[in-house]
Amino acid sequence: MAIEAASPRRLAILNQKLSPSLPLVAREASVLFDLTSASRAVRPGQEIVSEGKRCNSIFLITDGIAIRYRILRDGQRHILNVVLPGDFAGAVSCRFESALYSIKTLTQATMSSIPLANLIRLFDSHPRLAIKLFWAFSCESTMLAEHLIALGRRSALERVAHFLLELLTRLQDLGLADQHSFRLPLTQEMISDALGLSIPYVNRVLQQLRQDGLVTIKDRTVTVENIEELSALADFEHGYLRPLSIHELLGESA
Amino acid sequence: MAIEAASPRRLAILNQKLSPSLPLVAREASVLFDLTSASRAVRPGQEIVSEGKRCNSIFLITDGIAIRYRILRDGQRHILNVVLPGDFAGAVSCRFESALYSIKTLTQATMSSIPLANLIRLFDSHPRLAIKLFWAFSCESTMLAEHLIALGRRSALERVAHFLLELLTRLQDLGLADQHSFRLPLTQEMISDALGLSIPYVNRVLQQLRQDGLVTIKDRTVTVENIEELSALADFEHGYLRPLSIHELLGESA
DNA sequence: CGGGTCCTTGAGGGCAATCAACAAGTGTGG
DNA sequence: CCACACTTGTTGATTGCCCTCAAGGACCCG
Repeated sequence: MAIEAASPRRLAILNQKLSPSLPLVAREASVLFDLTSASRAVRPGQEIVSEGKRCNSIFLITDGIAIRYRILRDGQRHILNVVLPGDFAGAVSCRFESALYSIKTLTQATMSSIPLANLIRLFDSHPRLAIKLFWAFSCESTMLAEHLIALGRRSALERVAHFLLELLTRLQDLGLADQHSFRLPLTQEMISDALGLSIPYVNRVLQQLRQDGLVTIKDRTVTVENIEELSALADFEHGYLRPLSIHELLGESA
Repeated sequence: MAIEAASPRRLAILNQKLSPSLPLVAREASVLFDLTSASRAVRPGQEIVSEGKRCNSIFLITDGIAIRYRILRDGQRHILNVVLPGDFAGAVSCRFESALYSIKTLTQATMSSIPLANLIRLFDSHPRLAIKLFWAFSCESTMLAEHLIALGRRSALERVAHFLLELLTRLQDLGLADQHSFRLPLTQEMISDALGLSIPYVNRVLQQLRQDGLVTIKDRTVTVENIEELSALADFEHGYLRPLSIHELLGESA
């Protein structure tokens, strides 16, 4: 299968992801695609990276949704984050003897793998592009930190509200959600595994959010009826999802 | 104050930090130091980065301990991580309009600031060094992820055990702890703020760990009496703190 | 000695887990 | 077409982990 060097679809996703901070030059995008082996389609529910196995590549997801998680010794699952189109998955896993976490698709997905060696070579050949990737990774770190604060210091109600608002905002930034709603195969079990809650309690929290006219989930579609009020409830600020562009960053010193 | 380009102390710390994955060539180290403004001493309890304020530099801590945290609207504090010598602090904060988190020293500390513009320039001038920094940052991301799992799915007892073991291991890797103990101004309030627990409960958990002959904290010194048993209790694997070296990573493909 | 920080202890309560069913929807094969 | 298994959602009763509130003790330092 030939590499579709810079198909409109894939370029669009990448730019939507990176552009808030750093618009890709067209040539850079094609360089990035040259790094990848051919993209492949993946069925829903398939494991891309498996905890405990060696992993030599990172994966660029251009379409579809995945989760990154760990199964604990007692069988419990903890979901670290939701992987959306434009995200690089497995960057951390490939640094270790064996992958620390597993990654699994939730939907039909398209992804290309970037061998680690190619990624490293990129730093030599295209340093400006490397900066952009560097920044994209650090954004994931911020989301983990916010997630951490939610689990450490917020109630179940606040956590669920925060989680849904973060998903809504991220999907909106990708052009994959409209003003108030998004469509995802989001089970209550997933929410509970991401937020450290039990399934029955997530169910009750969602009922309360529905009763209060804040959120409804129906047919795999999450609708945030009242973003203002829900954000206030969750203490949600979308700032952490919107880093400055490189020009703004250097504006004062360059 | 002149820049002490590559004093033995600072070079040693940096190498100890980066070397597990990527030993610094001597010239690279001096390049890194050239990026920094003069190092300065900081008193205990001083805020290096303040949430809500603009931040144009990242900080390399060469001596001393700090914490990165957020104060929530209700006054609660959540500690995201403990910053040890060799860590780069504030890398995430400087990407945003205003810093998302605060960083404060716990002890007397020495740190140099690296203006963001210099860091970015580094990608052009010394790509190999940029890779090493990139890797160092991704390691922090892993620690956040493990922290997240602990808060999401583990009991108070397991969390405290895990937290102390992580600190012990990190300090050992820096040569700042001996086989079973380390010295830190670690209050029970800090532990509670890092793990999402209340102070009284942390107190009770520590008592139980002491009664079980696993951990004692006395005079700011934490002693892990039985590492094996404590690790089993916490389900602690130090693997996530020990990434592969670049040679091991490329061994199969280069 | 007074004030501050930190540690400790007790009583009581609430948030969320656990356990156990059952309902509802979905896909499969007989 | 229906029986069946399976997943997902829902509800109730009970339990418990951990919080909150409150007070007191230990220690350090000005």
